[in-house]
Amino acid sequence: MSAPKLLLVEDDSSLAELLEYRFEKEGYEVRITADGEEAMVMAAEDVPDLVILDWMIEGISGIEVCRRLRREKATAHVPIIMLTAREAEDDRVRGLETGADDYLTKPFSPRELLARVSAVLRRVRPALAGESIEAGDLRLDPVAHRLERCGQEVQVGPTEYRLVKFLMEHPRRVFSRSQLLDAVWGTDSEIEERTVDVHIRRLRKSIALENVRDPIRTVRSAGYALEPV
Amino acid sequence: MSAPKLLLVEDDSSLAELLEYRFEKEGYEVRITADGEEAMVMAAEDVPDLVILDWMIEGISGIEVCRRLRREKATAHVPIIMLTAREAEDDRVRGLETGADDYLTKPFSPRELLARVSAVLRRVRPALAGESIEAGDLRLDPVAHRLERCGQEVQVGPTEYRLVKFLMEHPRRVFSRSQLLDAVWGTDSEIEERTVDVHIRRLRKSIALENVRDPIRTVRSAGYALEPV
DNA sequence: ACAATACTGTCATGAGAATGTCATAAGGCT
DNA sequence: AGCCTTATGACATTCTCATGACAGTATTGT
Repeated sequence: MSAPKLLLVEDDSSLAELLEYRFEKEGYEVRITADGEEAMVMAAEDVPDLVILDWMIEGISGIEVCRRLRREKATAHVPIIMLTAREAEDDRVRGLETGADDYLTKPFSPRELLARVSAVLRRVRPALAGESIEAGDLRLDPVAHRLERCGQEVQVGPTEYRLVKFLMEHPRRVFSRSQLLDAVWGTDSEIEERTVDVHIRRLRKSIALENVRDPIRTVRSAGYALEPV
Repeated sequence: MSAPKLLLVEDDSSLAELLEYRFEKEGYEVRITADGEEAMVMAAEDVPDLVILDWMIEGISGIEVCRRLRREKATAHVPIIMLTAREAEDDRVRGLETGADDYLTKPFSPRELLARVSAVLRRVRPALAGESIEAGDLRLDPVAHRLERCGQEVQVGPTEYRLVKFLMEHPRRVFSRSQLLDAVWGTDSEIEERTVDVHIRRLRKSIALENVRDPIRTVRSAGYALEPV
């Protein structure tokens, strides 16, 4: 199971290094920047699984980064944990209202941050924490690399596996073909958008059962979504 | 739009009443109990959208309630926010590790709790947290790409979808056909203005229901507007 | 190392849905 | 009434998606 990707936006370099060390030890993949603008670029290039964002950073402010991340379609749903030196409740509330998912006041212990990161990830992407995910009558066990439909194991190819995993992690949401290419094939893939159709079909075929309706919804001129029953 | 259902487990009755008042004012549906066992029963009877759980309550402890909620299939994925008087980091970490989604230390302001509740719900049930657009008995969920009338899903084509979305984003305002062409078809479209009429008709037909009046108002020699009921 | 097998990406084709336009009917307004 | 605007049904065209085939590439097992 691929390591959860964190993006740490923090301009206190000693803190950043400490956190990098701790998180990498826990099996996370960490990228660091001290600059807000650069953070946006990095997030766009390779969408992280979670962003840890210092309120006070160089360039654009943390809260502005938060807002912009929310505005971009690709990063709109990436969870964000804000860090701040301020105690003021107003700031906390404002951070949450801007779209942060959680909030930690400095000084904090790395252990608490780790716990919060893992709590947020568990909620948002259970598969990253090794938990199996369910969507309707589908169940995916990331550790065993197995997919079940109605309790029965189903064989799918590697690409179909990644595809169904991604869709199951975001049930009901419609993804365009290019979003799916980014998420499943990687940001720099130069693959025909139509190829997505083919893999969707292969996936449908693999998980098809008699008298059970197809859980994959085609949204004309928009993309595909997984609809748990 | 169904109100998000909260279950508040808190044995300080004055705090409970205060929170009930604030949450109901915000449009939540709140149920309250001071007892852990009873909380389990209430949660099983009618699964809430979110649980606010005091660490120190009568009967079984908060953390035990948390664990049991996680164990029951029906409530395993209901987000939980824990409240506690303790400052100790150990407790915070333990709470998160037990499966709480968030954690607040007393004393806290109701406003911050509101913000956190809404942050958690936003992630879990986007349609509940204002990510969907509502206009009268119409509701549009842009993430799932769905349109509902009176709670019932309605099928519309891509153009009608964009059209109704635009109208719902600006309720009551009258738009000329050329404004609608710009907004829905794009600035450089070279399409007959009369075509708008046809799509308005198709939209009306799609969202029509027995005994419910048409929410689209024709403004003679001016254009169309959406009139929420 | 080699062969058998599985997987991938692309394309051509056909079915079906959505779109834009028009002709005509219906409805308002002066 | 007479003029003007909108509603409606039909229709040809254009788009979009589903599907099967295929050649090239990985992967697997021996």
